[in-house]
Amino acid sequence: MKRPATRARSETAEEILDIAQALIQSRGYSAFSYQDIADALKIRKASIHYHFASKTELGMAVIDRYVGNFGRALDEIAADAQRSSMEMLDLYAAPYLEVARSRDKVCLCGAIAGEMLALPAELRKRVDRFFKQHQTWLAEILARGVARGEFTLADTPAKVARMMFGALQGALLVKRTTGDASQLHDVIAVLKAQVSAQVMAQAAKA
Amino acid sequence: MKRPATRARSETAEEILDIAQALIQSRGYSAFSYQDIADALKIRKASIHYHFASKTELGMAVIDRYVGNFGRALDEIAADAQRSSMEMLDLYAAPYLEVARSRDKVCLCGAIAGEMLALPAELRKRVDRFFKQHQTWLAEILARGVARGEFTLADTPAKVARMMFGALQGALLVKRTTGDASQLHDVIAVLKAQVSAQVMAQAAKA
DNA sequence: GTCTATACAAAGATAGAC
DNA sequence: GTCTATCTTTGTATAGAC
Repeated sequence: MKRPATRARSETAEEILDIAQALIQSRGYSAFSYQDIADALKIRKASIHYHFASKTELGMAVIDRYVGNFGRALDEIAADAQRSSMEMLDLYAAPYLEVARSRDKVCLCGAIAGEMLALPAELRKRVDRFFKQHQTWLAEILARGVARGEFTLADTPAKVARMMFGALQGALLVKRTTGDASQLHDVIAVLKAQVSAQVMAQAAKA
Repeated sequence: MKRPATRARSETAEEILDIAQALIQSRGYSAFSYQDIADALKIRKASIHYHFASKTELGMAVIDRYVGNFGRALDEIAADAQRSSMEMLDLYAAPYLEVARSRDKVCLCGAIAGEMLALPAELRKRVDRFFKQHQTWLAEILARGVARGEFTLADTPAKVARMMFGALQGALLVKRTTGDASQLHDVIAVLKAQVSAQVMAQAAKA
């Protein structure tokens, strides 16, 4: 599946999206305001309304861009048939490690999911799409790994994918509060070990 | 460890805590207001300030009660040495399933963790304590299971505990957005299968 | 303990000048 | 495209009557 890049936007609009995304990822959707963006960009609140008429509209644009970028990245990872399935999992986990590096961010969709009920329904649909997209992708990679003899799973690929995705999202959440970056590394290590055919065969013998 | 129950509070104060907790779990901390509570309780905003002078104070009281209740529950589960370690895990997972039943709640601390940066520092400390408490408890149960020959782990008990806790928190987050209750059931099933000595031994042979 | 009344700040949003 | 000015609503919080 080839997805088109979102159409060009003015530079200011793009900067607004950048700041809004960073704010949502670190403070949450309800807690960020046009004023925060105005301060960061050194313009007035009213100017932001020129680019994005309402906060909901801005929120949707942020998610759409985020989901689109991720979708393309996932396509790219899976495209190279030469790669081992474990390498694909590593590439998938990389952005989580990257987010975790910046002290207090979580996944954009994880942040929004946390206050879903207080939010416009349009946002919910987009986050839902993101979650399903990732879980489906992971299930496909896991199934591929099993078929190639790389992985041994304790349950169906779909269920293990659900567990893995939740574990990564949850790890970001916990990591932010405790401030301990090893949370992410540990979780990824365990997830990898648990699907690795070799490790499990050895563990079973012990 | 025996923990004392929190000291008695007026009935109204207790109702305020109930409503505040439900609101935080479903809408998030930033998005709930004294007005919401006043409406639900059919009193005026000002009356709530009599019981809890500030929103921060109310928030702390909600968390303290929540963490205290969980702490006592964990102690109780681990206290009965007759129980298998797998039973203990089942008992641990039960409240997550319960939360997931009510449509749109997540763990109170998960909800607060999602908007941590926008919140007073006192709240952060309490959520941090909650996360560490749970991960420590899980690690102890896992170690017990290994010692008794019930469990086979792919990594150290501490690391597997981190993964499990994150997976449960993340599952609640995802479940709320997708509205699909099987998310929780699937994740718990996989987590159990992955530590079960029997299942893994069989998987390794396949 | 609960009420009315009010203060004060911040939010999202719009109108219209430049 | 950005500004000033303004509107409206909502938020947390306090004072003081009952």
